[in-house]
Amino acid sequence: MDKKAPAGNPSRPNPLPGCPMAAAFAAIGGKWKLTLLYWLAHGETHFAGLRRRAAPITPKVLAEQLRELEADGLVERVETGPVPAPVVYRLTPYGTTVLPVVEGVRVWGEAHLRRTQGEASPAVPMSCADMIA
Amino acid sequence: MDKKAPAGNPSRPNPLPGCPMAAAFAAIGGKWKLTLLYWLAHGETHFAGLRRRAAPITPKVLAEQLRELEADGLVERVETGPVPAPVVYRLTPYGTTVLPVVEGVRVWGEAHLRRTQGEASPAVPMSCADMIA
DNA sequence: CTGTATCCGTGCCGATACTG
DNA sequence: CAGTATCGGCACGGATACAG
Repeated sequence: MDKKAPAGNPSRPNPLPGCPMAAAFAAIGGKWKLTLLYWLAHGETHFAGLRRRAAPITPKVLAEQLRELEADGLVERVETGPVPAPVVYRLTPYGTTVLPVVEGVRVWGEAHLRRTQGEASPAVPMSCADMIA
Repeated sequence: MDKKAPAGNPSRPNPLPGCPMAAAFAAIGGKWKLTLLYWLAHGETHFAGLRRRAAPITPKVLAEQLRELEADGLVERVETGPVPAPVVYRLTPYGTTVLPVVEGVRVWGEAHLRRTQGEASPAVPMSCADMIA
């Protein structure tokens, strides 16, 4: 029974074995993963915290994505309390290595946003803000 | 405004309006888009060239992704000949702005590959190689 | 050579409800 | 609070064949 998978049990299989792009995509290509990593870069949070930040994500999908990120060694799940179990999610040291990528995507996305929508975008309309650790 | 930037006809709608991540993902989040941009960074190619490079992509999907990249102003389609129509695809100036992101993803993907598979990956097994312009 | 048409499988994601 | 269960849908991506 697979309990934890430190970098030997990738959540998603690489469709193109040996291709760096595909490998990266398998790890951080989920719809919400970059956003989750982005918010986790701000500091550890718990489940509900991520739920609030990460827009209209549903608990099921959030749990899935978190478990995949965990399986890829990017995110660490820490149980801080015994009973009410305020679990805390945080980036692993390895997880911090993706932050430049996350930031790169975010910055480019911002520029792209301004390009496509011009000035039509207010500041932080939904949930994603700017800044990064 | 912009001389030839479509930039008003995004191929994929942004599911989270105003979110840079989502915007970026809508533009370059396609399964093959990063790979295509990567190869296009090596120089202009034609349809068949991309087909060969981009692994087992099917013509339909290739055409789709290319049209989306074109709609987002990242890729330019140039017809070089009249009849046999050797069309050439190339990055637009704006398209080159994503190259850092592409490279970042690729580099991280390589590291991730080595992390997950150790030394089990031969050199360029399928189609993706290394290097970039 | 450069695509398009048609059909289809399934992976990804979502809503709601329920449990420790 | 932190998740899991179940169900479903739809879009994304794919295969094959055909056309300009």
